Amino acid sequence: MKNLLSVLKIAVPAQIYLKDPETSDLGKRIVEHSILLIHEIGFDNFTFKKLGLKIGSNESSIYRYFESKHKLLLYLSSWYWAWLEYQLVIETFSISATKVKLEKAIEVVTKTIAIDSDFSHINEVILYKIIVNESSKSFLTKEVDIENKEGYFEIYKRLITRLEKMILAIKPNYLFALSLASSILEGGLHQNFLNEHFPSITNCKDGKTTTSFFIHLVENTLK
Amino acid sequence: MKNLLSVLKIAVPAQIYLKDPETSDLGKRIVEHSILLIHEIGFDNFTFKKLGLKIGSNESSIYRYFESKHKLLLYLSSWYWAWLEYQLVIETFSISATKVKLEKAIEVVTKTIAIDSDFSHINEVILYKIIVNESSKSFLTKEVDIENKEGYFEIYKRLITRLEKMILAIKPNYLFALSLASSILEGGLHQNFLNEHFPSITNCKDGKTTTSFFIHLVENTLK
DNA sequence: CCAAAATGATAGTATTACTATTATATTTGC
DNA sequence: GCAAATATAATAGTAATACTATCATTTTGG
Repeated sequence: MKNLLSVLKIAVPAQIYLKDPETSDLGKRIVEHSILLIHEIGFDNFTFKKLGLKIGSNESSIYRYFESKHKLLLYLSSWYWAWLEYQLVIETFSISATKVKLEKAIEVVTKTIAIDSDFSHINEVILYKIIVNESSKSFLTKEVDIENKEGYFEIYKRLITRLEKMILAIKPNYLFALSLASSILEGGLHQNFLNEHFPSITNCKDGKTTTSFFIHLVENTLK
Repeated sequence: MKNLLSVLKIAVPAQIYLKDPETSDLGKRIVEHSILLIHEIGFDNFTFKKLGLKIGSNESSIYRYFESKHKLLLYLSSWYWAWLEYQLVIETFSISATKVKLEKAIEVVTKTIAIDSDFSHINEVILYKIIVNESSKSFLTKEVDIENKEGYFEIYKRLITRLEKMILAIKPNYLFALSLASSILEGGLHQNFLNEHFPSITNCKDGKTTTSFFIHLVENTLK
């Protein structure tokens, strides 16, 4: 996996950025340290000025890569979904038994990311925490419909349709495959959010994982 | 229901406001029109200055009721959860069959609110839209743990434990009753959000309701 | 090595999210 | 019915935000 990613590049929709941050040292530092800084102070308190200070660069230079901090969040989200899609494909590709395949898929998309694959400047463990705590803000805006039309959420939607296909492979006449898929993905994030901030309203803790909750849920639903 | 609510008052944790908006005409207008304005321009673009303009009052007067617009969102969210809890209790109270009871509960918490009960200045149809589109922002903050300790989310958590009890009444040894309850509540909002903004990744549309998706899901899970 | 591209420095703007102060209404308690 | 208390309004002010614009300097690729 590590080897393969060293020749592949995570592709984020080009409309999201002004200049591809992967094409320069500064760009990579922007992305790398934005993840650390957002994790540290939260997206709402994060500014390009503070980031510039942190990386010894200038606010105006960061604006050459991203139009706004909102676009940067869209970038980080898309990057994560693309990375996750890659994990999903790799890990399930060779599995032919539909049930085992879906189980593996659920595991990939609902588990807490705890190991940084270390193939790039991006720390996936910290990025995952941002996804859990902040990513909803990328679509909870008044501009969501315009941005959706412009293709900013393509990877996310593709991920869900991949899950959908695996669900339908098990039960072709199930009427809610898309809803189940989106529930697994967002619900997985949400249970991990609850585990961190509202442990009194989740059971996904103390050895009982979010993954096992969803595997049980889906298995029974598709029976 | 209408009759009962005319003698009852929806109780929101007092820490959320500086002065109870229910105790004055201005307070009620603040709440009433904040709902309309947030719906109109979105929470991110909403300011007390704009609200003041809309209700012919002054920014500084609004600050006497709410410390910040974030607190106002917490107020609106709590109000909604309290209202929903009331609906839940009323509608399920007299049902003794555990399965029917839970089915009714799922219906109450996942259905799209389309009728304003009209017992107060609060328009529940519009408020529901705000809950779907904005309420996550009330807990997706760096201050969530502090605010949770201060009791700002009590009603929300109580709602979930009510659902949990109904789940356990059907299957006492089910290990994920809290997670299932929180998934129904948040998942219900999310499916309705998708229906509005990302219809390509949900099946909860065209006559197939969010409620029927969750009833089927839960029934199979607890079988 | 020169031109073009990238980055940095500085300044400026409208808006936001408030706080503080003072003035004016309105209510109420005696 | 009037003074005192309370509520509301008006105005001003502040630090920070989320940018844009301009110009200077550095880096780099042919």
